[in-house]
Amino acid sequence: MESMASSETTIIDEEQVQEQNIVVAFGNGLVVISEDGYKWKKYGQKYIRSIQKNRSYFKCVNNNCKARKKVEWQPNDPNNIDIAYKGDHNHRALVGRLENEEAGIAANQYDLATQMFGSTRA
DNA sequence: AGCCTTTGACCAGCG
DNA sequence: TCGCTGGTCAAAGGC
Repeated sequence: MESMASSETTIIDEEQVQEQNIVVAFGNGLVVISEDGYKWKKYGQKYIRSIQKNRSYFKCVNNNCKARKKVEWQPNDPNNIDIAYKGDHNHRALVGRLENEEAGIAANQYDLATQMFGSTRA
């Protein structure tokens, strides 16, 4: 474990990134999930004791692309999510996915949210 | 039938 | 030198 702020590590807040936020109903509240148009593959999830948060690890599906994405949220407050992007994409985003399937994404995100927050395991 | 998520275990760095 | 924590991988299962 090291300091999260490394010279090569770029931690960007959700609001600072040009992305499309989709708000979906989740449980009793609302969840804002950032949809950047890229396709991510989840490769791990862990509970970080130092910050008492769950962290999901996502990786860009492209072989050339080493971009990574980390999503953190407190087990007690799934509504508040922190997203950290690390690295850059070597290719263009899947734009078609944003404009044509926006509604579909919202539905998907809702499902994803259910899965993400539903399977919180230490 | 294929894609994607899940989960446990392994590895590495630091104190 | 050992233990702890964080990060990553791979196999299996689910949708």
